[in-house]
Amino acid sequence: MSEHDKLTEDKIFEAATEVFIEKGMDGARMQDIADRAGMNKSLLHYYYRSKDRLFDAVFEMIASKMLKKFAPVFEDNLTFEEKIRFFFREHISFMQKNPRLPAFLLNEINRHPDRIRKFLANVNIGNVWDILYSQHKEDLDKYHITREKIPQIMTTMASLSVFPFAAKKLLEEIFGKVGLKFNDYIEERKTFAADFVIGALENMNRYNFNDESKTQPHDKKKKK
Amino acid sequence: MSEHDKLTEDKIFEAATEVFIEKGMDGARMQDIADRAGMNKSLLHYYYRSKDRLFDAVFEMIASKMLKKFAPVFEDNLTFEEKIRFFFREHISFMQKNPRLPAFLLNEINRHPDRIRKFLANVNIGNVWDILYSQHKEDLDKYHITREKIPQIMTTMASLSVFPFAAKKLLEEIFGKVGLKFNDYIEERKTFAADFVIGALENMNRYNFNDESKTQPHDKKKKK
DNA sequence: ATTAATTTTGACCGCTTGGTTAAACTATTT
DNA sequence: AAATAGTTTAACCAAGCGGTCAAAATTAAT
Repeated sequence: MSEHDKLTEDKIFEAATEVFIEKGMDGARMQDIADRAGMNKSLLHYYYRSKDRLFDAVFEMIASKMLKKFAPVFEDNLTFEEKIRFFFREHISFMQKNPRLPAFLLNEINRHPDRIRKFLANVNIGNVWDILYSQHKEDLDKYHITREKIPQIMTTMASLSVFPFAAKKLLEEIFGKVGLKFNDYIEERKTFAADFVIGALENMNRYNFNDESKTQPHDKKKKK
Repeated sequence: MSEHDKLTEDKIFEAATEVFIEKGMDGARMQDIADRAGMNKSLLHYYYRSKDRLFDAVFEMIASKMLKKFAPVFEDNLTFEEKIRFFFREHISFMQKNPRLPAFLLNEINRHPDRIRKFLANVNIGNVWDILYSQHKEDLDKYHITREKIPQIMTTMASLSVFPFAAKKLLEEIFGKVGLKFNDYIEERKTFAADFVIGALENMNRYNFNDESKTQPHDKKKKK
C-alpha cells in the first residue's frame, strides 16, 4: 500500500464523514461522497466494499472519538466538584468544535441500536460508576447521594451538555428571535451547567427527607 | 367528501405517521406506508400530492402536538415551584406515551430547519419568557435569578426532560448492563428532575457572588 | 524495457424510488 | 337506469440508487 493510496483512502473517509454527518446514513448518496472527494464513485467500492461498510467505519471513528472525550472525567486527582467543572468545560468545548456530532450519533443510534452495542460491550459502565462512587464517597455522603441516584445524575450531566447541540437548529431558531447568539449561549453554558449541577447536589439531601410524600416513586421495588 | 374518504385519508395519515417516526423522512418508503395502510400506493398521491406534502402534514401535526404540551406550564395559578413540578410530570408523561417523538423531531429539525420556522413564526418566545419572568419576579429575585439567565434555565429544563428520550436506545443499552429498566428510570425522573432544578435554583445566588472569578464568561459583551 | 500488479475510470446493470395514467370500480345525481 | 362524479387499482415510467466490471492508466517489480 503506497503513500498515494493512503491519501485517496483518507480522502474518501473524510468526504464520507462530512456527507454522513450532514445527511445521515439514509440521506447520504455514494455519488455525493465521490464528488466531494473529487474522484470516481467506483473507488469508494474499491476501498470500502459497500456503503454499509463505509458508514460503519465512519460511525466507529466518530463514536470512539466521542467516547474518549468522556474518559478524563474519571481521573483520580480531582475533587468531585472539579470533575464536574472539568467535564462541562471539556465536553462542551469538544462539541463546540464538532457541533453536528451529537445529533448525528443520537439519530443513528436510535435507528440502528445494534451498531453501538459492540462499543458498549467493552465498557463496563457499572464498574465505572462504582469506581466514581467510591472515589467520592465522602462528598456524596455529605450530600446524601446514594448509589441508586448515580444513573439520574450521570444522565442529567449528559443532558445538560449534549441536548443544546442535539437541538442546535431549534435553539438557533428560537434564540434568533430574542437576539441571542448560540455561541454566546454555549460559552455561558460551560459554567452555568457546572454551577447548576453543583448547586443541585448541595440541596439534594433536602428533598430526600422533606418531600418523601411528594416524590412518589423514590423507593421502587428493586427486582429480586 | 364522504364518510369513507375521511377514513382512508386518515388511514394514510396514521400509517405515514408511524413509518415516518420509525424510519425518518429519508428512510421512509411510500410503498411501506401504503402497505401499512393496506391499500394501493397511488392513493397516497391521490390524497396527498407528494411524499414531501405527506411528510409536511405529519410533521406539522406532531410538532404542534408537542408545542401544545408546553403551553399549560404558563398558567398563572401556580407557584414557580409548582410550575416546575407540573412541567416535568406532564411533559415526561407525554413523552412516555410517545417515546420516539423527541428523536424524530430533533432529527428532522436539524435536517430541515426551515420546516420549524413557520411554527415559531407564530410564537413570540421573548414575550413568553418575559411574562413568565414577571409572573414570578419575587421568587426569582429571591434566588438572585436575572432575566438573562432565563434562556439557560429554560433550555436546562428542556434538556432534563427531552434528552433521555432523544437518547433512549443508547440509555436502554447502557441501563441493560446494570439491570436498570428504562421505564423505572423515567418514572423516577419526573420527580428527580423537578427536585434537581428547584435545588439548583435555590443555590443559584451562591455562585453569582462567590465564584465570579471561577465562572469566567458570565459578563460577556452584550452586542450593541 | 517488459512484465506484472495495482489503481482509476467510465460505461453499465438490476433494482428501487417517487410519481403518473388510464382504466375499473363505486357511489351519487338526475 | 343512465349519466356523472369520485375512488381505487394495476401497470407503467423516468430517474436515481448501490454496486459491478472490464478496460485504461499508473506504478512497481523483473
